[in-house]
Amino acid sequence: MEIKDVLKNKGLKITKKRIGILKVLDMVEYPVDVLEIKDKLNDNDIEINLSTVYRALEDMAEVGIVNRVNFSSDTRVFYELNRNGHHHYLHCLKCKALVIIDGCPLDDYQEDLAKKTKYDLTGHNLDIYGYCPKCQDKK
Amino acid sequence: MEIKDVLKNKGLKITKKRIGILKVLDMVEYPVDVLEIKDKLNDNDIEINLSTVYRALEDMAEVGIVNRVNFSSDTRVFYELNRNGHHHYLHCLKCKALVIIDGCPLDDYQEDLAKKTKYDLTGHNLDIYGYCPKCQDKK
DNA sequence: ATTATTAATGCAAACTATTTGCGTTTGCAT
DNA sequence: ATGCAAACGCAAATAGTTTGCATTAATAAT
Repeated sequence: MEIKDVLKNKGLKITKKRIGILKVLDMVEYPVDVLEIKDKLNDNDIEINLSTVYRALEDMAEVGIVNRVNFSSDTRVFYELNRNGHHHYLHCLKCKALVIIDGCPLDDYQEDLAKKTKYDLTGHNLDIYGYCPKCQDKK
Repeated sequence: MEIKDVLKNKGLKITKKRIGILKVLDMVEYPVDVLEIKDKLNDNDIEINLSTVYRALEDMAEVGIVNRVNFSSDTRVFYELNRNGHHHYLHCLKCKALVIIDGCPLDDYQEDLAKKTKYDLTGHNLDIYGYCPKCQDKK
């Protein structure tokens, strides 16, 4: 089973809760917030405490199994599985619909910037927002 | 006095507190968080309640006098004066130093994306992070 | 397989940033 | 000068997240 290997390779213990969290993230294709993960696990009869979800995600983010995702219009932290291939999202300010933008427009730019500024740039966060076709009228 | 005109033009009442907030934002060249604004006003003998700062900034952001700025590594909301010319920041994860990046690498990109996706894109939030030259060793 | 060690978890409480309701004050049009 | 709506202060509420500590479970060593 490969989910277990991912954890083991990173030196994290294999627990039902962590496997559950990773399965949730694997099933949905969009970034999920902490409470939603807990609820989805509860729905599948896996009891888990909120702080456990927080801690597990933080630990797994630290070793690169999952990614934190921020949206400027939302104070919550979201997580997604770190599938290879970095990308960003487009989100609708009204209905919250998300669209994955494939390919990152900033890869080369960030490299140039690192050279120019002498910064060691480790990443960036981009989120583009507006109104989806359906919500454009009813603003 | 032009600060007053800015408020008046947007239909907001001219108050000492709002003028004070705008002066603080005008003096510093980087985005400031709400508590820091309150403290800076207090230092200048302007007593102001935190919730007033929150409300004033929200109101002024709504009419475009100031901009909200988010950094993915910080849960607080920051504000900056809306000087014309949109830009982004580079920030150091260790010492929190900020560098303004002039020119936005996404202007054309966002427009293309809007056409492709039929979204009405109203803006984006970009923040690039890493370690400044001084902090690179002592990670 | 059993045991010892250490990480993971649950629970309650703390914390940080922000928002809200409401009574009072102030700016500004008349 | 007066009246009305907007702005403000204060206290309490809320949302999201973090922490301390006792208990439980996973893994390594025996």
